[in-house]
Amino acid sequence: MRIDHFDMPRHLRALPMFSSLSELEREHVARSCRLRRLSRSEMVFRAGERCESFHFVVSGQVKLFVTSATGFEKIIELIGPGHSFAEAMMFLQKPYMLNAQTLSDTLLMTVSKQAVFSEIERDPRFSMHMLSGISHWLHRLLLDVEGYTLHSGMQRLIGYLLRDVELEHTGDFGVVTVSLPVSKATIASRLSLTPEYFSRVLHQLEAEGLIEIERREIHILDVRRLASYGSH
Amino acid sequence: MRIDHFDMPRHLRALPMFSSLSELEREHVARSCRLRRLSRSEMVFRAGERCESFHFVVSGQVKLFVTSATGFEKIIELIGPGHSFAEAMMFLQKPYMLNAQTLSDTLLMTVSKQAVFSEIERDPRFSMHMLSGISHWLHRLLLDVEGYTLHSGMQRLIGYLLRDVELEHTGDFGVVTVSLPVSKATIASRLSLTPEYFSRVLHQLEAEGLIEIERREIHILDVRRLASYGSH
DNA sequence: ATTCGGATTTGATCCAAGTCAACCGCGCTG
DNA sequence: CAGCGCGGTTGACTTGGATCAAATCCGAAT
Repeated sequence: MRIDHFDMPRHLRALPMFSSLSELEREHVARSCRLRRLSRSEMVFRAGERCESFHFVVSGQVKLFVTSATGFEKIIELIGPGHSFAEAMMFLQKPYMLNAQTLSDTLLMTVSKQAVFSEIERDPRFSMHMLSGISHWLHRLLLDVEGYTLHSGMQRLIGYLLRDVELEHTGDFGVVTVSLPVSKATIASRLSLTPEYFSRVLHQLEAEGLIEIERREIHILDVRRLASYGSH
Repeated sequence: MRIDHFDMPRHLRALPMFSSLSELEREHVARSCRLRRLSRSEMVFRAGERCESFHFVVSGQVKLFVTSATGFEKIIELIGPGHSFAEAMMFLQKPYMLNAQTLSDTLLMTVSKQAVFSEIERDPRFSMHMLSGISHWLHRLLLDVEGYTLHSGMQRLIGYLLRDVELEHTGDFGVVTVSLPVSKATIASRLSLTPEYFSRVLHQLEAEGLIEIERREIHILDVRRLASYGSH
């Protein structure tokens, strides 16, 4: 446990948000942080609870999701190692409006609202990082809205497969492999598709010779052709 | 023109973002502001352009929208008097990813990125207001994603009609009137419905005796019943 | 008033995606 | 090694909402 505490400043440095701070300042912030070991399927927070901190995934996976009145669950975002979430919630004077739950055993760092606010008070560069971080969230959400309203299910799936693939790599003919970090049903919810439809669309791409499906590894056989396939 | 410049600090005070500043500070910020008179259908900015400022509607209406490859237009948000937009764009080191266009003659105040950044440098309270403002945008966008994925077109329309209606007012049996600030087709796009389907759904509500349609005035005959109608 | 053009409504038809239900395949465990 | 049980696939059918095509309506300009 002591060694965990010792490691916190190092983990903090991995976040752009805290990157501009000095070692000493990070040591200070680290004192307001808590490291949590969560096992699979534990709730990090629930909609309706008061927000007193934001979080940062050291290892593992967390899903952010909302539920409808009828119990249907929609995943807003999947958070993997090195990424933080719920920063914006600290600045809304409202309770959480979504749920966060681990998808696997997860090491989570929790930074208190208190520490963030006092860092804002003291360091404009920190404010800028925070503004930039939240703006990136806004950007992602805007892309999602665009996807849901302008693109078909097929296009959203292709977009997901290609999200990390640099178009530069298209030159070489090497097969790019994407490994899904979570179950297909989970990805489907993230993309707002039913698991059934997700499966159908994925296999349609395989039938077209664009990808190969091997458990959770998706081999993209022709990046360029896949990218253009969505636009008819 | 001179009188316009004189009024700028007064307009600035109307924004929560600048409310904590002193008169003198507002005078200073006002010097980095520009007042623009735009006529109907003028572009404020286009996707792809560099972002050098954010904007604030004094009077008129502005639509934020994205367009698909096939030219289809989806309205992300409608901005009315007293509201600002594109704050978050200043903190992304990316060009605009959406378009802004006036829907009527509009008086627009433009605040330079420069002024915002130097105010952040000097005043943590300003940073907090900025963070809060952007977080509210995030919140709104999250509600939209929720709407698009969890609610039907009917539910989204009802949600729109009731967005400003306090549930408290439900006690009295007075008719609440909502006046649409723009054309029905525009609202339809905002809600991600076709104009045709929007019309059908609206008239279905009228047939159920829940509302009355009179041009752009929608009279809500029974707020409570309308609110519950969406949930079957 | 009369005409024009945009905004809205209505009708008929189509389709992407959801629903319901059965089935498969595999890793795990008793 | 039989039997779960979960994740994934497949088939058959349904449906919310889109599309295409005509009417209307209605304010503004002649």
